[in-house]
Amino acid sequence: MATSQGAELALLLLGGFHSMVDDVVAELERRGHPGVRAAHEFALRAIDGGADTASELGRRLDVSKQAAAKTITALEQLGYVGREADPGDARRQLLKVTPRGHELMTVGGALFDDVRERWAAQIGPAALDALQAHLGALVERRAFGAEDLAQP
Amino acid sequence: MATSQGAELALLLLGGFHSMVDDVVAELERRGHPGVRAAHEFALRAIDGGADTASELGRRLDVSKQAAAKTITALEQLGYVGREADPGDARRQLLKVTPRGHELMTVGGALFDDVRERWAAQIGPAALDALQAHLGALVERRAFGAEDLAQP
DNA sequence: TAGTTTGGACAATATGGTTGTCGATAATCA
DNA sequence: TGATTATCGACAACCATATTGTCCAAACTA
Repeated sequence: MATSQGAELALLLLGGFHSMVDDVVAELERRGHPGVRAAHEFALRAIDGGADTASELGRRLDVSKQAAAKTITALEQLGYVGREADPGDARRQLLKVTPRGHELMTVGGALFDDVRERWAAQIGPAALDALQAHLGALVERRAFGAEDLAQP
Repeated sequence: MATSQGAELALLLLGGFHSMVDDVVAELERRGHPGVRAAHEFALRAIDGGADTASELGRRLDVSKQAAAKTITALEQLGYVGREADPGDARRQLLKVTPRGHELMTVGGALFDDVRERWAAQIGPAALDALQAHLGALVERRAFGAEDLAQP
Protein backbone atom coordinates (compact mmCIF):
# COMPACT_ATOMS: atom_id res chain seq x y z
CA MET A 1 0.00 0.00 0.00
CA ALA A 2 3.01 2.23 0.08
CA THR A 3 3.27 4.74 2.86
CA SER A 4 0.04 6.61 3.35
CA GLN A 5 0.00 10.21 2.19
CA GLY A 6 -0.75 11.23 5.73
CA ALA A 7 2.18 9.38 7.25
CA GLU A 8 4.33 10.77 4.49
CA LEU A 9 3.28 14.29 5.39
CA ALA A 10 4.07 13.72 9.06
CA LEU A 11 7.52 12.50 8.13
CA LEU A 12 8.09 15.51 5.94
CA LEU A 13 7.14 17.88 8.70
CA LEU A 14 9.51 16.19 11.09
CA GLY A 15 12.22 15.99 8.47
CA GLY A 16 11.85 19.66 7.71
CA PHE A 17 12.13 20.61 11.33
CA HIS A 18 15.19 18.49 11.87
CA SER A 19 16.77 19.69 8.72
CA MET A 20 16.48 23.31 9.84
CA VAL A 21 17.52 22.65 13.39
CA ASP A 22 20.52 20.47 12.59
CA ASP A 23 21.76 23.15 10.31
CA VAL A 24 21.34 25.93 12.80
CA VAL A 25 22.80 24.03 15.73
CA ALA A 26 25.86 23.04 13.75
CA GLU A 27 26.46 26.59 12.64
CA LEU A 28 25.86 27.91 16.12
CA GLU A 29 28.57 25.62 17.39
CA ARG A 30 30.95 27.09 14.86
CA ARG A 31 30.02 30.60 15.93
CA GLY A 32 30.90 30.36 19.56
CA HIS A 33 27.81 28.72 20.98
CA PRO A 34 28.76 25.10 21.53
CA GLY A 35 26.53 22.87 23.56
CA VAL A 36 23.36 24.62 22.52
CA ARG A 37 20.33 22.54 21.76
CA ALA A 38 17.38 23.70 19.75
CA ALA A 39 15.28 23.33 22.87
CA HIS A 40 17.50 25.90 24.53
CA GLU A 41 16.91 28.35 21.74
CA PHE A 42 13.18 28.06 22.00
CA ALA A 43 13.13 28.11 25.77
CA LEU A 44 15.25 31.23 25.72
CA ARG A 45 12.82 32.91 23.39
CA ALA A 46 9.96 31.97 25.68
CA ILE A 47 11.78 33.38 28.69
CA ASP A 48 12.58 36.56 26.87
CA GLY A 49 8.99 36.67 25.77
CA GLY A 50 7.81 36.90 29.32
CA ALA A 51 8.04 33.46 30.86
CA ASP A 52 10.08 34.77 33.73
CA THR A 53 9.61 31.93 36.21
CA ALA A 54 10.16 28.20 35.96
CA SER A 55 6.49 27.39 36.37
CA GLU A 56 5.45 29.84 33.72
CA LEU A 57 8.06 28.50 31.34
CA GLY A 58 6.75 25.00 31.90
CA ARG A 59 3.27 26.17 31.06
CA ARG A 60 4.33 27.91 27.87
CA LEU A 61 6.46 25.05 26.72
CA ASP A 62 3.75 22.62 27.71
CA VAL A 63 6.04 20.55 29.87
CA SER A 64 6.18 20.00 33.62
CA LYS A 65 7.75 22.70 35.71
CA GLN A 66 10.43 20.21 36.70
CA ALA A 67 11.39 19.75 33.07
CA ALA A 68 11.42 23.49 32.64
CA ALA A 69 13.58 23.86 35.72
CA LYS A 70 16.12 21.47 34.23
CA THR A 71 16.23 23.42 31.02
CA ILE A 72 16.71 26.61 32.99
CA THR A 73 19.58 25.05 34.91
CA ALA A 74 21.23 24.13 31.64
CA LEU A 75 20.65 27.60 30.25
CA GLU A 76 22.07 29.10 33.40
CA GLN A 77 25.19 26.96 33.28
CA LEU A 78 25.74 27.97 29.69
CA GLY A 79 25.46 31.59 30.73
CA TYR A 80 22.32 32.42 28.80
CA VAL A 81 20.01 33.25 31.67
CA GLY A 82 20.41 34.54 35.19
CA ARG A 83 18.15 34.14 38.17
CA GLU A 84 17.48 36.57 40.94
CA ALA A 85 15.06 36.67 43.82
CA ASP A 86 11.75 38.37 43.13
CA PRO A 87 11.46 41.25 45.57
CA GLY A 88 7.68 41.02 45.49
CA ASP A 89 7.33 37.27 45.94
CA ALA A 90 9.80 35.32 47.99
CA ARG A 91 8.87 32.04 46.30
CA ARG A 92 9.87 33.17 42.86
CA GLN A 93 13.22 33.17 41.16
CA LEU A 94 13.03 35.73 38.40
CA LEU A 95 14.61 34.72 35.13
CA LYS A 96 16.48 37.16 33.02
CA VAL A 97 18.12 36.59 29.66
CA THR A 98 21.75 37.64 29.81
CA PRO A 99 23.48 39.68 27.09
CA ARG A 100 25.05 36.47 25.89
CA GLY A 101 21.58 34.99 25.81
CA HIS A 102 20.35 37.82 23.65
CA GLU A 103 23.33 37.34 21.44
CA LEU A 104 22.38 33.70 21.01
CA MET A 105 18.85 34.64 20.14
CA THR A 106 20.03 37.11 17.56
CA VAL A 107 22.50 34.79 15.94
CA GLY A 108 20.16 31.81 16.16
CA GLY A 109 17.31 33.75 14.69
CA ALA A 110 19.48 34.93 11.84
CA LEU A 111 20.60 31.39 11.14
CA PHE A 112 17.04 30.15 11.06
CA ASP A 113 16.24 32.97 8.69
CA ASP A 114 19.19 31.93 6.54
CA VAL A 115 17.83 28.45 6.20
CA ARG A 116 14.44 29.85 5.43
CA GLU A 117 15.89 32.03 2.72
CA ARG A 118 17.68 29.09 1.20
CA TRP A 119 14.37 27.32 1.13
CA ALA A 120 12.68 30.31 -0.42
CA ALA A 121 15.28 30.28 -3.16
CA GLN A 122 14.53 26.65 -3.84
CA ILE A 123 10.76 26.68 -4.13
CA GLY A 124 10.11 30.39 -4.51
CA PRO A 125 9.37 32.93 -1.82
CA ALA A 126 5.66 32.99 -2.53
CA ALA A 127 5.34 29.25 -2.21
CA LEU A 128 7.24 29.25 1.06
CA ASP A 129 5.18 32.09 2.46
CA ALA A 130 2.05 30.21 1.55
CA LEU A 131 3.39 27.05 3.11
CA GLN A 132 4.15 28.82 6.35
CA ALA A 133 0.84 30.63 6.42
CA HIS A 134 -1.12 27.45 5.83
CA LEU A 135 0.84 25.58 8.41
CA GLY A 136 0.17 28.39 10.82
CA ALA A 137 -3.54 28.07 10.18
CA LEU A 138 -3.43 24.34 10.80
CA VAL A 139 -1.35 24.35 13.92
CA GLU A 140 -3.05 26.34 16.60
CA ARG A 141 -0.03 27.83 18.21
CA ARG A 142 0.25 26.56 21.71
CA ALA A 143 2.18 29.63 22.81
CA PHE A 144 5.55 28.12 22.25
CA GLY A 145 5.86 24.46 21.56
CA ALA A 146 9.40 23.24 21.95
CA GLU A 147 9.61 19.61 22.79
CA ASP A 148 11.49 16.80 21.14
CA LEU A 149 15.01 17.16 19.86
CA ALA A 150 17.98 14.91 20.21
CA GLN A 151 21.56 14.43 19.04
CA PRO A 152 24.40 15.40 21.30
CA MET B 1 12.77 41.54 17.63
CA ALA B 2 9.99 39.01 17.84
CA THR B 3 10.65 35.49 16.81
CA SER B 4 12.45 35.23 13.51
CA GLN B 5 10.39 33.99 10.61
CA GLY B 6 12.77 31.10 10.28
CA ALA B 7 12.47 30.02 13.89
CA GLU B 8 8.74 30.42 13.57
CA LEU B 9 8.71 28.11 10.61
CA ALA B 10 10.73 25.50 12.44
CA LEU B 11 8.29 25.60 15.32
CA LEU B 12 5.37 25.24 12.96
CA LEU B 13 6.91 22.19 11.33
CA LEU B 14 7.46 20.57 14.68
CA GLY B 15 4.03 21.58 15.88
CA GLY B 16 2.43 20.13 12.79
CA PHE B 17 4.22 16.86 13.22
CA HIS B 18 3.28 16.56 16.85
CA SER B 19 -0.26 17.53 16.17
CA MET B 20 -0.66 14.71 13.65
CA VAL B 21 1.17 12.16 15.70
CA ASP B 22 -0.57 12.87 18.98
CA ASP B 23 -3.87 12.48 17.26
CA VAL B 24 -2.97 9.21 15.60
CA VAL B 25 -1.36 7.67 18.66
CA ALA B 26 -4.35 8.52 20.83
CA GLU B 27 -6.77 7.00 18.34
CA LEU B 28 -4.56 3.95 17.89
CA GLU B 29 -4.75 3.36 21.60
CA ARG B 30 -8.52 3.39 21.37
CA ARG B 31 -8.45 0.93 18.52
CA GLY B 32 -6.61 -1.86 20.18
CA HIS B 33 -3.02 -0.75 19.80
CA PRO B 34 -2.00 0.60 23.16
CA GLY B 35 1.60 1.33 23.90
CA VAL B 36 2.44 2.26 20.34
CA ARG B 37 4.68 5.25 19.74
CA ALA B 38 4.94 7.04 16.49
CA ALA B 39 8.52 5.88 16.22
CA HIS B 40 7.23 2.32 16.22
CA GLU B 41 4.93 3.06 13.34
CA PHE B 42 7.69 4.47 11.24
CA ALA B 43 10.18 1.79 12.18
CA LEU B 44 7.64 -0.83 11.25
CA ARG B 45 7.17 0.76 7.87
CA ALA B 46 10.90 0.80 7.34
CA ILE B 47 11.19 -2.85 8.28
CA ASP B 48 8.34 -3.77 6.00
CA GLY B 49 10.01 -1.70 3.33
CA GLY B 50 13.06 -3.88 3.40
CA ALA B 51 15.09 -2.96 6.45
CA ASP B 52 15.17 -6.54 7.60
CA THR B 53 18.11 -6.38 10.00
CA ALA B 54 18.85 -4.18 12.98
CA SER B 55 21.86 -2.58 11.35
CA GLU B 56 19.97 -1.79 8.20
CA LEU B 57 17.11 -0.34 10.17
CA GLY B 58 19.53 1.86 12.04
CA ARG B 59 20.90 3.12 8.75
CA ARG B 60 17.51 3.89 7.31
CA LEU B 61 16.27 5.57 10.45
CA ASP B 62 19.56 7.38 10.78
CA VAL B 63 20.15 6.23 14.33
CA SER B 64 22.74 3.92 15.84
CA LYS B 65 22.18 0.23 15.39
CA GLN B 66 21.88 -0.05 19.16
CA ALA B 67 18.98 2.36 19.15
CA ALA B 68 17.43 0.43 16.30
CA ALA B 69 17.88 -2.81 18.20
CA LYS B 70 16.03 -1.37 21.16
CA THR B 71 13.15 -0.28 18.98
CA ILE B 72 13.05 -3.74 17.48
CA THR B 73 12.92 -5.30 20.92
CA ALA B 74 9.97 -3.08 21.77
CA LEU B 75 8.26 -3.93 18.51
CA GLU B 76 8.83 -7.60 19.16
CA GLN B 77 7.40 -7.44 22.64
CA LEU B 78 4.32 -5.71 21.31
CA GLY B 79 3.92 -8.48 18.78
CA TYR B 80 4.51 -6.40 15.67
CA VAL B 81 7.66 -8.04 14.38
CA GLY B 82 9.25 -11.44 14.63
CA ARG B 83 12.89 -12.42 14.31
CA GLU B 84 14.31 -15.55 12.88
CA ALA B 85 17.79 -16.69 12.07
CA ASP B 86 19.01 -15.92 8.56
CA PRO B 87 19.81 -19.26 6.94
CA GLY B 88 22.38 -17.62 4.72
CA ASP B 89 24.19 -15.54 7.31
CA ALA B 90 24.56 -16.76 10.87
CA ARG B 91 25.17 -13.27 12.19
CA ARG B 92 21.85 -11.92 11.06
CA GLN B 93 18.49 -12.02 12.72
CA LEU B 94 15.94 -11.55 10.00
CA LEU B 95 13.06 -9.26 10.84
CA LYS B 96 9.54 -9.92 9.68
CA VAL B 97 6.44 -7.86 10.21
CA THR B 98 3.72 -10.01 11.77
CA PRO B 99 0.07 -9.95 10.66
CA ARG B 100 -0.68 -7.78 13.68
CA GLY B 101 2.12 -5.54 12.54
CA HIS B 102 0.56 -5.19 9.14
CA GLU B 103 -2.74 -4.48 10.77
CA LEU B 104 -1.10 -1.66 12.72
CA MET B 105 0.38 -0.24 9.57
CA THR B 106 -2.97 -0.31 7.85
CA VAL B 107 -4.88 1.28 10.70
CA GLY B 108 -2.12 3.76 11.44
CA GLY B 109 -1.87 4.77 7.82
CA ALA B 110 -5.60 5.31 7.64
CA LEU B 111 -5.53 7.45 10.76
CA PHE B 112 -2.74 9.59 9.35
CA ASP B 113 -4.78 9.97 6.20
CA ASP B 114 -7.76 11.00 8.29
CA VAL B 115 -5.80 13.79 9.87
CA ARG B 116 -4.55 14.83 6.49
CA GLU B 117 -8.08 14.97 5.15
CA ARG B 118 -9.17 17.08 8.04
CA TRP B 119 -6.34 19.42 7.20
CA ALA B 120 -7.30 19.43 3.56
CA ALA B 121 -10.80 20.44 4.55
CA GLN B 122 -9.40 23.34 6.53
CA ILE B 123 -7.09 24.94 4.03
CA GLY B 124 -8.26 23.31 0.84
CA PRO B 125 -6.95 20.16 -0.83
CA ALA B 126 -4.94 22.03 -3.42
CA ALA B 127 -3.13 24.09 -0.82
CA LEU B 128 -2.32 21.03 1.22
CA ASP B 129 -1.09 19.14 -1.81
CA ALA B 130 1.13 22.06 -2.68
CA LEU B 131 2.40 22.27 0.86
CA GLN B 132 3.33 18.63 0.89
CA ALA B 133 4.92 18.74 -2.53
CA HIS B 134 7.02 21.75 -1.65
CA LEU B 135 8.07 20.25 1.62
CA GLY B 136 9.02 17.12 -0.26
CA ALA B 137 11.22 19.14 -2.55
CA LEU B 138 12.93 20.82 0.38
CA VAL B 139 13.53 17.80 2.50
CA GLU B 140 15.68 15.35 0.68
CA ARG B 141 14.13 12.21 1.95
CA ARG B 142 16.65 10.32 3.93
CA ALA B 143 14.94 7.03 3.26
CA PHE B 144 12.88 7.08 6.40
CA GLY B 145 13.56 9.64 9.05
CA ALA B 146 11.83 8.78 12.29
CA GLU B 147 13.54 10.17 15.29
CA ASP B 148 12.25 12.35 18.06
CA LEU B 149 8.99 11.76 19.83
CA ALA B 150 8.27 11.69 23.50
CA GLN B 151 5.47 11.62 26.08
CA PRO B 152 4.71 8.32 27.75
C1' DT C 1 44.58 -17.83 4.82
C1' DA C 2 45.17 -13.34 7.02
C1' DG C 3 43.08 -9.18 7.63
C1' DT C 4 39.09 -6.25 7.42
C1' DT C 5 34.05 -5.48 7.74
C1' DT C 6 29.88 -6.37 9.52
C1' DG C 7 25.93 -7.87 12.69
C1' DG C 8 24.45 -8.05 17.04
C1' DA C 9 24.99 -7.82 22.08
C1' DC C 10 26.42 -5.71 26.48
C1' DA C 11 27.65 -1.90 29.43
C1' DA C 12 28.01 2.78 30.74
C1' DT C 13 26.35 7.27 30.12
C1' DA C 14 23.60 11.48 28.68
C1' DT C 15 19.40 13.93 27.87
C1' DG C 16 14.98 15.17 28.62
C1' DG C 17 11.02 14.02 30.15
C1' DT C 18 7.64 12.06 34.01
C1' DT C 19 5.38 11.61 39.02
C1' DG C 20 5.24 12.40 43.67
C1' DT C 21 6.52 14.83 47.81
C1' DC C 22 7.70 18.67 50.47
C1' DG C 23 8.48 23.24 52.76
C1' DA C 24 7.72 27.95 52.29
C1' DT C 25 5.14 31.75 50.81
C1' DA C 26 0.92 33.86 48.94
C1' DA C 27 -3.79 34.35 48.08
C1' DT C 28 -8.55 33.62 49.23
C1' DC C 29 -12.57 33.46 51.85
C1' DA C 30 -15.57 32.72 55.92
C1' DT D 1 -8.09 37.82 61.23
C1' DG D 2 -7.18 33.34 60.82
C1' DA D 3 -7.72 28.94 58.37
C1' DT D 4 -7.66 26.85 54.11
C1' DT D 5 -6.04 26.44 49.56
C1' DA D 6 -2.91 27.33 45.74
C1' DT D 7 1.59 28.16 43.85
C1' DC D 8 6.73 28.21 43.49
C1' DG D 9 10.71 25.80 43.35
C1' DA D 10 13.49 21.91 44.89
C1' DC D 11 14.54 16.97 45.60
C1' DA D 12 14.18 12.17 44.50
C1' DA D 13 13.06 8.23 41.91
C1' DC D 14 12.13 6.67 37.59
C1' DC D 15 11.52 5.97 32.52
C1' DA D 16 12.42 6.31 27.52
C1' DT D 17 15.44 7.05 24.04
C1' DA D 18 19.53 8.08 22.45
C1' DT D 19 24.67 7.93 22.49
C1' DT D 20 29.74 5.67 22.57
C1' DG D 21 32.78 2.10 23.33
C1' DT D 22 33.98 -2.73 23.55
C1' DC D 23 33.61 -7.32 22.09
C1' DC D 24 32.89 -11.77 19.63
C1' DA D 25 31.65 -14.36 15.89
C1' DA D 26 30.70 -14.70 11.19
C1' DA D 27 31.50 -13.24 6.49
C1' DC D 28 33.91 -11.01 2.88
C1' DT D 29 38.24 -9.98 0.21
C1' DA D 30 42.75 -9.44 -1.36
